[in-house]
Amino acid sequence: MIPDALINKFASRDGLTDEEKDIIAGLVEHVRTVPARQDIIAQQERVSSSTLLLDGLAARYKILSDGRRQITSFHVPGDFVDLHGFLLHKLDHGVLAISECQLAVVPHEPLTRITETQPHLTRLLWLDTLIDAAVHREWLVAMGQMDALGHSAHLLCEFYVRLEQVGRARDHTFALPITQEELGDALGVSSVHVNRSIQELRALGLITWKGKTITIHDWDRLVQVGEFDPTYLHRRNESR
Amino acid sequence: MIPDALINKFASRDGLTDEEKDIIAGLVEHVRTVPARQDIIAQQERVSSSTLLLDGLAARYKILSDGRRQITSFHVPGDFVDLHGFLLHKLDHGVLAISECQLAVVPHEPLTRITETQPHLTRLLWLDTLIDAAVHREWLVAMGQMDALGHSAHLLCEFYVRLEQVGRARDHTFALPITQEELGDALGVSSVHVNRSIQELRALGLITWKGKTITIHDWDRLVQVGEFDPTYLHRRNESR
DNA sequence: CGAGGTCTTGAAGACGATCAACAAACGTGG
DNA sequence: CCACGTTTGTTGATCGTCTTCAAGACCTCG
Repeated sequence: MIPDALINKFASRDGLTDEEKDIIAGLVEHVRTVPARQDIIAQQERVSSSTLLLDGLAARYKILSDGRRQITSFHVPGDFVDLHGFLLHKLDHGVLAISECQLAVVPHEPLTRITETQPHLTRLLWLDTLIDAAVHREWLVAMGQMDALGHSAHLLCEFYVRLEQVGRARDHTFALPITQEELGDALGVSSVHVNRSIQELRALGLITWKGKTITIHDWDRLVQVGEFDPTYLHRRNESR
Repeated sequence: MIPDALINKFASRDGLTDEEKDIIAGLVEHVRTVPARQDIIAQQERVSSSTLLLDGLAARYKILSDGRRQITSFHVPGDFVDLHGFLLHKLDHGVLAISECQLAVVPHEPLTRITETQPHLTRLLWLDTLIDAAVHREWLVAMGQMDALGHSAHLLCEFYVRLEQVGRARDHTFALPITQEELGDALGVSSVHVNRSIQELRALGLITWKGKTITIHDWDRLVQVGEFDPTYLHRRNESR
């Protein structure tokens, strides 16, 4: 099981030697499948391996005492859903399979070995978690300063760019197997209000969303409504 | 100039050898002072050194096209305000001195050298950025699911724990040289509404806030109002 | 084809924004 | 050390976005 999406993503941020590619491919201990709507990792769980998403859509979430849920990030193929667990040891959140997920299990021992012997690869793994944090910051901005319409537009732009980066989107069309309820938990608004925002995006002629398929009809205006600037995804290829 | 707060913070998360402490102390190239309300790093700036806060209060922020500002994190002495710049190269935000700040400049070359020769220290630096991201996630939860009262309470709890960790708070009292305007930009609400939330915390007898000094009178209830669980700050000492 | 989940719509109400005016605190220069 | 101007904090009133509750339509999958 070769984690292509991850290798390509890393290679797009910096060069990767064949040896490094082999090392990454060799990290995968085994593959497991988690059905939709089921926990990949439970909240507060101690972890001794990290999880690479090979296929499907996953989300990190946190539940408050009154049952309210906040989704703090989404993950697409090629993303580690819990690489931070390598050093934190205990996650401060749960991880959920939004659709059925194929997951590669990467034990922490070989990751430690990489930090001992592969400084460049270490920096690329570190970088991956830094981009994760950059996405969190962008969500904070959207959550704090934008209304539901803009925030929705922003999230759709982000989904498109990230999915396109790993070959899961093209021609401004992609599959997003998510409910409006889940979207609301990510945007911090009720599902009813998500519904109204999506309708408005439709009415403005910016998107169609039928079943699990989204098509963006007017990328420029969607970017404008969502004030989307992809700089925070740090896609530039640079020596790291 | 020995960056005590950083060394102590790292040591509290895992053991540090004397050699490692020396290496950290040796990272500081020079110290600079930035007056209150001035940029430490401008938005979109390319960076070739990272900045360690020795004294003062700093914040990361992002400005939207219409001038609205979102503060995405606060930094207390012992925090790197932009360690992520080491691998990202270009920050996706600006950094502001809230009060006058003493800053240690840490060039990126010695950091690269650490990643080549000091795997354990590398992991501790990485860990620092991971905790940063954990704080972002917690803010997302507070922003998305709590009202202004709870969110304010949460932030005050976080400030207390983080300041206490570096010896800048004790007996439930600490200095917070910040305006309600700035607080509003962090909480994602207007300064008027921050004012009303603070007043309510006062009326509930949970805090006093006079000038720049905050005293928490009822820690347990403040924790409850803010649903504050410090797990996300990962203060446990563990082998990393 | 039926059942449960998801989407959609309407109506009432809460939380927070905005605008505006004034009070208090701060700092700067005289 | 005081006077004065500016920034910050406080309060009230009105308005808008989003929530909640509820009911019905649609759709997907066994």
